[in-house]
Amino acid sequence: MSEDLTAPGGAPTLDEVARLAGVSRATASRAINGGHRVSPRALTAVEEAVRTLGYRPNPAARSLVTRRTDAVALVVPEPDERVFADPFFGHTLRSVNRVLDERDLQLVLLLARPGEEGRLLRYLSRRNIDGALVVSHHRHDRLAEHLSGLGLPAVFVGRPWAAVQTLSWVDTDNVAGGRLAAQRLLDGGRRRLATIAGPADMAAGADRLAGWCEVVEGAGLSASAVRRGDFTESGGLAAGRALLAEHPDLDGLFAASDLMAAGALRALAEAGRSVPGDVAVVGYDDLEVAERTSPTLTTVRNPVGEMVERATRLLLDQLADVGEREPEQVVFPPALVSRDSA
Amino acid sequence: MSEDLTAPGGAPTLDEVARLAGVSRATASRAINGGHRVSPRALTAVEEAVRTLGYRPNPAARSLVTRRTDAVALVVPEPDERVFADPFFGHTLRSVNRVLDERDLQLVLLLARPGEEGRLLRYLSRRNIDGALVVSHHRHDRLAEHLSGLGLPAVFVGRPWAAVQTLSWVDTDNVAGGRLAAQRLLDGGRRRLATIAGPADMAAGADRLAGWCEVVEGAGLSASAVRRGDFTESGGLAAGRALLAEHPDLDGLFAASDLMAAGALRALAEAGRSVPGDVAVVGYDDLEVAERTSPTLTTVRNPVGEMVERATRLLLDQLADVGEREPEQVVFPPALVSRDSA
DNA sequence: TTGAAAGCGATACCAA
DNA sequence: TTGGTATCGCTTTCAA
Repeated sequence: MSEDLTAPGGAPTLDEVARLAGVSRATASRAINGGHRVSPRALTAVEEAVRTLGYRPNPAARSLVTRRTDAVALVVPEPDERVFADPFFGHTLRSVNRVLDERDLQLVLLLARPGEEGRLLRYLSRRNIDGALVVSHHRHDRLAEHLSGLGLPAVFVGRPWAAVQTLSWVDTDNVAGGRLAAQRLLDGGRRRLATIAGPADMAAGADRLAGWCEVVEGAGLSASAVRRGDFTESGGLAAGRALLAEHPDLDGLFAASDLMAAGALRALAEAGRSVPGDVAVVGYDDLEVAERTSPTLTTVRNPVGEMVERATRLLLDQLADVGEREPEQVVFPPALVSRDSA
Repeated sequence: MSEDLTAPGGAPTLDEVARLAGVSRATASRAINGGHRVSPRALTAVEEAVRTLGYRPNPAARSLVTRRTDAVALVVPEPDERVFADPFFGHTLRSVNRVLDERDLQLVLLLARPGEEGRLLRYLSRRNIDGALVVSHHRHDRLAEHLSGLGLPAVFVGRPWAAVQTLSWVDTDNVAGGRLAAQRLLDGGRRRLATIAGPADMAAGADRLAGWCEVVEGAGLSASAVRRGDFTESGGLAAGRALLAEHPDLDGLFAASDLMAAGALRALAEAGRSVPGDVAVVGYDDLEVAERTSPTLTTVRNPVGEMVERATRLLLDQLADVGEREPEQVVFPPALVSRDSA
């Protein structure tokens, strides 16, 4: 009776590969993981066996001994409509995925409903993943503190509020971006300025506003015309209406996201204001929407794709030499993109 | 010397829990997994030990023996801008997540670039996940065939092209939806009808068009004014322009998605047509965008949230009694939502 | 370069 | 109800 090399039921195991290749399990394992310290002869035999059997290592078994999972989490602390409707999120997803694909890592999506961070942290601490990428971080979610406490490799996209030195993060210089927007309006001769700022509990919201105020006040003008938006179009619409009601004479408007700027454009249109004739408008992000508004948006470019890709690579670096690595912070410069609205 | 109950380095293991609780590993395991066949006394002791140690089972070890991973994949065969920009996707993500959260399952996002389905299938076949949810399925991606071959529990959102009987899926009756749209325009007295259809290689695109043609031709009118769009706003804009050029006298337009309808509205505005005065417009989906266009969109409701939630529960049912379950197909009825555009 | 053997941390069978 | 033990499939010393 000839030995049956294929398991009756399940997927082929390393053992079967080894038997078919005529080597030991240890050698087969080495051959599969890089092929170091394996004779060419054995290597080919194993590769051949892997191919004919259609062998794939069992990830659980591997992970049990290596203590790696080859999975990375994308943590989104606030999974409401806003996040998914925002093109920012789509870009993020694509960029993360592009990098992970290169190394055959899997992307686990972790959405934490507000107030349920505990669940998220428990999950993270179980070490079900090798590392985490955090986006859309809010001031009070304590994620930064907890992650740095956990010792789990993590990279933030967008500067975290706390533990700024001990964490790795990637961001753009949002303060400089706010300055650029203000300067553009000033250069265009606008003097009655207003802004639709982002959420106060997000670094991007606070920083863009800070840069804006700095330049506006530096020019001897008032920076008191401020409304908060939530980065959505409808938020921008509402804020735009409110600002127009309070400051009917405004001639320059900065919205801290293109989506909000699009909403503001609608508010201006409703009110019969021409853009950029009556009011010049500057947005932020430079995502597709900026080219689709009418008029098209002059905006501050936020290099989302590059940022996220860089953040992901930073995370992979940390995973590669775990523990050894100092936290890194990378700041991308913003740039003004001129179109028709200002 | 007292015995050290906590491991020096890593996370606590079941062994330590058992020792602390004064029971065997087997009993501790039972206590943790449902607590059946465990005395109340032992149960409390184990629970107590788990708490003080902060014990979390090692998922890899567990998965090695149970042969479950407690993870399900969301498979998106086409991860380009379109998918992420589409609010449909955001709804899907949220709905899936809501259901998975209930059972502590994790969501693994699998994006297959066109032409790289092989990689995806290899991954799926490695059984790194317990089941798959497939959205945005295209005619030629062979996903349906392969999945049903793999024997991996899977549920499609949107009718698959092949293996319709042997797979589980959830869909709306898109043919009926197309009929509803056509009927609405006819009822409004429109006679020169055109449609912006969805991609021909997606079931939703084909079915909505089929229903449309059925009613339009049934009324003795021509259904030859058709342009294909890719479900995006810019696609709708282009298609709208083309249709207006070819059929300057059209008075009724059906777009197979709200996003395309929004694009078409822009094309109509450009051309100086009033809506619904000159041209009545009906969209499809009834996502937020339908309420944000001007005029607001009369549209066919596509219950994405319910569909996806149902699909996810179907998948969980399959996972619960694996193998035993017959494939199920669920079809939700569409409904016309009246607003201002038609 | 190779292979024997010792785990990794859980679950599940079976006898007690 | 309990605990001993085999087992899951792989990686990784350690000798040879």
